[in-house]
Amino acid sequence: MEKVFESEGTWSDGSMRELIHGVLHEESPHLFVPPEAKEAKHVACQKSVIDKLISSVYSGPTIGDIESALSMSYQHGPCGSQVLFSFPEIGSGKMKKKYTLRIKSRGNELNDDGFRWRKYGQKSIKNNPNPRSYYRCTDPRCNAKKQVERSTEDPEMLIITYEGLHLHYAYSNFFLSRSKGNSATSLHVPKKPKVQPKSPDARPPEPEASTTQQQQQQQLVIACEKSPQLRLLVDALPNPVVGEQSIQRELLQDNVQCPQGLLEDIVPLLQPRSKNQQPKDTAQVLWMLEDGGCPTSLGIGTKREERRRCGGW
DNA sequence: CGGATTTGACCCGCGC
DNA sequence: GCGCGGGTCAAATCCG
Repeated sequence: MEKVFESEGTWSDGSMRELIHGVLHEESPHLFVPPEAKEAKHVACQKSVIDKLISSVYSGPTIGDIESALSMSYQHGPCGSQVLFSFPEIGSGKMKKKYTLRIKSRGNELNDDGFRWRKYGQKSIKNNPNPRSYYRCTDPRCNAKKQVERSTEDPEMLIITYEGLHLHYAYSNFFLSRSKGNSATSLHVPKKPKVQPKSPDARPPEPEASTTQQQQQQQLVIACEKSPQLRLLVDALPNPVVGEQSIQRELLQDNVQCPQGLLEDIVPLLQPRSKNQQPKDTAQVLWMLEDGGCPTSLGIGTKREERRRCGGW
């Protein structure tokens, strides 16, 4: 099944404006594939189109915005990886920008952008008969919000305004067998396999990951259980199945080999500053590592919301 | 029963 | 300071 859509994305300050037409495929609900890319033979062409589309539906700043707001480097040392963060003053400026998408969908609502949202309010807006709905990312660590309203001119047109940044990946990025529909905050800890009752029509077992890969994932799960901060980082990382240079794998190795190493060292940087030092919108965690340069998810937390969140860090 | 949604009340920023 | 409009809260309600 396909849903035809067109979207127009705009930063609140007008710094970017794109008009995109495409088709949403049910098989890959988080990936928008325009008709031309569907037919394209050239991967590069397809990738650029997809990148463009992803950037158009991505609920956050562009990589340029991120880079300008976040000074970060990723280095390799004898003891493993180093991730250096610095925290700019985020309370004012770019990180507060909103991104507005205008999506015309011939299907029903095109609300699946790869993240899970919880509606927390609805308000009728002046000069608009259609109410505006307010959504917040279901991830308690995440500060991403969005507003959805129907256009006054075209009832089929959805105006979606994204604000804030995700502190995690979209649910289309699974890691460690994250189950579909489950909270992306939870690492899936593999349980002991059930003894399957033999039946004539029993399917052959699913292909398993290599032993090394399984061991690494197990180790990472254990390490994540010991260190919530590591888990947070891992959660925020891209899918590890990107090759031997997987950052997650490197993090894993580093953490295993150097349990008191840098990941633990950077944790204080990721914790909120003291109340006196904290600007209104202090970044709690900013993370941007993506294979291929696609923007990924960042998070911002306000003091108020920080108070509301359970336990915090 | 727990999580999601609804909805009226409240808060806050902004313009006058 | 006041009123208006947008955004958020939280209790009630719904729903699987």
